Amino acid sequence: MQNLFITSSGKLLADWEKAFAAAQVYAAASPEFLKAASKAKTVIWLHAGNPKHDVGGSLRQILQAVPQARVVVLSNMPSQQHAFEMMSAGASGYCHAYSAAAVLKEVRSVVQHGGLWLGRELLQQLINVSATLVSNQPDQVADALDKLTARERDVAIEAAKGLSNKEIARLLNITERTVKAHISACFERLKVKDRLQLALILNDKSSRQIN
Amino acid sequence: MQNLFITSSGKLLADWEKAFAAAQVYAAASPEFLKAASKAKTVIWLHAGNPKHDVGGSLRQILQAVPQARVVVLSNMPSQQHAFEMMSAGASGYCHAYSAAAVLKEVRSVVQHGGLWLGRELLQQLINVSATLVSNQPDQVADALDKLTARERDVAIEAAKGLSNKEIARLLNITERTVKAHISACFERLKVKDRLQLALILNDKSSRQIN
DNA sequence: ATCCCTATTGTCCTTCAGGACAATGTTTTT
DNA sequence: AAAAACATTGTCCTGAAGGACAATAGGGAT
Repeated sequence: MQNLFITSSGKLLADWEKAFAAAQVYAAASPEFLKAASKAKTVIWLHAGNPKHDVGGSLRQILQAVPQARVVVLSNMPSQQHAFEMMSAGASGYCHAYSAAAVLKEVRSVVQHGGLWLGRELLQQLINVSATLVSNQPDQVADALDKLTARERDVAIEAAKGLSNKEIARLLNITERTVKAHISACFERLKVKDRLQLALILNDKSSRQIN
Repeated sequence: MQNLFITSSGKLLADWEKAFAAAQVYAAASPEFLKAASKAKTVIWLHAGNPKHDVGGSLRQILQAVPQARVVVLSNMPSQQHAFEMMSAGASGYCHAYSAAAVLKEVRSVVQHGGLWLGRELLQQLINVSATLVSNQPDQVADALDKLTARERDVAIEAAKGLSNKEIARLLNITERTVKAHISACFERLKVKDRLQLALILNDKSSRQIN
């Protein structure tokens, strides 16, 4: 059971070293590295630090040489799109390069047992976005609105346009407190956490993903 | 550090007991259970065995009483949609009720440290679905992003996904104050009044108008 | 060398969002 | 008739958003 790091600097970050004191470091996926990588129960940590570095290329090279390799991509600037590119390409994990040692140990534990790892925030984003996508309803907006009472619908539509609670109260001739009550009810019914997500759903934008 | 199970049968499955020998079992989210659940570092295992059982209701009840509770849903018949419902509703984990003891220990380890857990197959499905969502940005979005500096773009994209300033600060390794500065700059450049309108633009939803 | 832009950060402040707990009255459903 | 759902509203509270005023430092353009 060993940990191999690939980072262009050839040096381990403090938390990497703290997590895996006996880890080996390589500057590239050299033949020497690939030989070491082919040993059983090896976790490979692939540093995506330099934006010009073709991490995807390195990942493919590693997986071609060692198909069952467990590769965790460590990104200096994690993004949802990059995470999916890496995971789709066969990485077993994706997390922040500056993750604490305890987190890295957790990641190692999960992936060496065959699991997949995404950081909490990326996973939460994925869950938030996908929760509305899994439904097979053709018209998501209509379906969402159907879940609301008439008054909730009125309030939700105005909120989705960007109006404040005060503005909606004036428009609908009710108090701000009533607006808040309906808004909160909409959050519960549509399973969204705030008015921004509500707005995205009702403007039919949650189906398109930002990278 | 304790493990509490809620299962209508009142009995632990073999692997549950094997994983957590000292676990306590409850047939429902009784006041007695809620008192035990409020202790620090408790992991709650909520069995979704009986299809008629309102697991979502139990989950909400638990989280209402103990907001920081770590709840893992154990489903006899896991499904993608149910997984997202549960995770969106605030569960920290979702896995098969018949998972091996070693897996359950892994789950416990991840969630008690604040992480989220989805089983490998569900996660893989999620990754597969989401990877297809990555697409070329519509022109309007590209135009808007072109008006921003690189850092503003980074911040704007995360804000448009619904992240809070604090979350963006953690993600990009900058302070919340810096995030606010970039956000405000984005508002000025794109001539929007708040992050909701920013989100609509960057999710390409402002082109479709609610009437 | 100087200026401008960008990035980052601090302190302080007001307003708003969202939620908790509570309540009354009307309409619809059982 | 009774129960449930819906609509409305109040008081109180915390946390977040957004902005004002201020500052330093690095890099690129002039």
